[in-house]
Amino acid sequence: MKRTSLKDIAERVGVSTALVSYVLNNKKEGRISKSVAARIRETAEALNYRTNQIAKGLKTSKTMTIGLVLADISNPFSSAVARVIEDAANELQYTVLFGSADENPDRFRRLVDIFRDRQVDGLILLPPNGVGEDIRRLYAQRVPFVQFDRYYPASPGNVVALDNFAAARDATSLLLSKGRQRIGLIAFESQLYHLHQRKLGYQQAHLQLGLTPDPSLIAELGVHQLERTVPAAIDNLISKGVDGLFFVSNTLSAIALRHLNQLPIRVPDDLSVVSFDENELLDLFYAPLTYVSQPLEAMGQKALELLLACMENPQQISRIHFPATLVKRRSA
Amino acid sequence: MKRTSLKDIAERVGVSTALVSYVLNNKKEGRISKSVAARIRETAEALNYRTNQIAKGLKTSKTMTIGLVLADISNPFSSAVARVIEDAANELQYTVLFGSADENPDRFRRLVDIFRDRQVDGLILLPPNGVGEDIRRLYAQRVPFVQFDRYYPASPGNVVALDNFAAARDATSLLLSKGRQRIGLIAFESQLYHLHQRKLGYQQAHLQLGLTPDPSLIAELGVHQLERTVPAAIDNLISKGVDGLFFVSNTLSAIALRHLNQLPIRVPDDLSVVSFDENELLDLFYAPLTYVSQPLEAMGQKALELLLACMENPQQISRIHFPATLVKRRSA
DNA sequence: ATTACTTGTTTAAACGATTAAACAAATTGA
DNA sequence: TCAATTTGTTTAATCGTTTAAACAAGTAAT
Repeated sequence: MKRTSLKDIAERVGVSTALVSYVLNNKKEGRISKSVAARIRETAEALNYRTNQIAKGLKTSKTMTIGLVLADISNPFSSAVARVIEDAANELQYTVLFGSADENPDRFRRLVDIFRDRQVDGLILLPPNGVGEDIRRLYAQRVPFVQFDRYYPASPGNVVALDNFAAARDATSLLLSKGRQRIGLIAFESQLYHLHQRKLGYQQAHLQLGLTPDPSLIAELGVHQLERTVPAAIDNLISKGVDGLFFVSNTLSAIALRHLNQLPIRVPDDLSVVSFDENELLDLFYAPLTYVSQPLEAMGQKALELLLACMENPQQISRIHFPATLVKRRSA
Repeated sequence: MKRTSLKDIAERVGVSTALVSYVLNNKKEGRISKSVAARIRETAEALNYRTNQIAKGLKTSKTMTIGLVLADISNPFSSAVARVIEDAANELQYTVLFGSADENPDRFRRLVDIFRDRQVDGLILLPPNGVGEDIRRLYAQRVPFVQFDRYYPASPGNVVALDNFAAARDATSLLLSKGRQRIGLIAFESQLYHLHQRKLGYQQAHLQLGLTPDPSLIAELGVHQLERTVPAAIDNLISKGVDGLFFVSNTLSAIALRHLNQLPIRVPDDLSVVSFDENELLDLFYAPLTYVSQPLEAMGQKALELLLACMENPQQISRIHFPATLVKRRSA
């Protein structure tokens, strides 16, 4: 069954499509006769008219669609992001196209292209490693976009992210304040700026107490085979006598908890633990984990806000950093 | 910067847009002169041409987009579904529009309308309670769609789902085969067919051993305030002397595990436990949970396959039920 | 040499909307 | 009464593609 178009309504009522369009969009407010307007609205209702957004988009070059490129949808953090972005977008009558780059630069580029081919009005990006040049190009081409959670500081463009440095510093400080002396850091060898900031925060926490962080207590893992490398790193750090551990992501802590669960070592008595980001898992661990929490809803709304501003005026860009909250529970 | 259009290329090369379109779509294979075709391709490349899918979609009424309405994106099961659908769709050059109905029929209807306004080529739906009539209407209107995971058996249309009856029956049978006599069922009071099937499967497992399931061991909870009602239901069942528990969803078991974790009762010695669907949580519990696993990738691919078939020919519909796998671990 | 294909390309309508500009009729003002 | 204005509506171009049909020029066949 073909959908009804403006033309169908126009024919039925005996007017031009222009008039129908004006009525249905509440344009030319004062000038249209009440009676015709009413008849148009009635038949639109009767024929169950809904505007064809594709046609409208072609004419107006506004598709009311935004593209969301997630880093890796299998990470629960991604679905949390998806949810807040979708909510914020719907609020503003936008629909979200989405895809997951799976931390792969080629997939990232492909998704961005696909979304642009579909004329999205803007993009929200969680870019993987190695796409700094692409971000720069997007900016040069005046494509409205916002980097979310992670970003390339050397490339221009809007950013909504956590203050990762402060968050990591505070998390580490908490461990230090509990009298922990040798704090292991489980991090990624990734070049991503936000992850780097977390390492720096960890170091800063030591420095500001006049301590020198021991580099041998920092494990930097590749993204692959974490199931194997995380437990190994933990064992190694424990053999070096750590009394605290800080995980820079929920992926790491999820695997870590499974391992710690089987170890004779006791949390928090023998070992204090702090993690980044939420995860149901953290609750179930025998010592509910202390973690760094991100104000995601606020961040999502802000991202949409910046995106809309940037659609209006591509020059105007900002970088917003939100403060994290340290949720203190039993593990530290 | 305006994107380059067919017209730009046509002007540059000095031919009509029609010819450019033919070349770029590899139509009229034999008839176009090699040299012109080459020049067109070169300039397309040089000008970085990418086809405007909105315009193409308007003309061809194929947008190469499918709409995915999730039940509730905050459930990890939803993100797993999102992932497999996105993968299957990308494989076939489709892009996925998505939204979460949050188990709310109005939101569901709104999302379906929005997607249809955007002329999606088809829909994949995880419908909430109370939209059977809407499903029926979609079918009557020849909108291509596939119900995924959950469905309305009384409404016509494609279905890709688990064989929930058999899965629940087998899970319960496992508990019975371990000598458990009083098996509690933690379920939803939902009218959703797939959840109902799980209850029936639980009963069937008893019946086929000549046992009569005790109705007082079945807890049917409302979807809200599970954080409160699940622990209460567990306490109640334990007071009734259950020695086995079957949770019909991962949401239930996640909350349950947190509670069981604090109880003096030991799993599996005092209580055997089986859950539906995967969840990292299930691994971390001191007795890794035995659970019902769905072949999601295969299901996602099948869903896309049915959807495409149904776009070709809206009459042709099928209902496919996949068998579950019971992953046996320590909890039962 | 005329007809009949082939080959290579263009014309023009269409998809379903939007919107500036034109138009006709009714109303107002002087 | 006639010009000026207001009111209500239509015309027609446009967005960027696709595609059937028309066309012109060249080649082959009779």
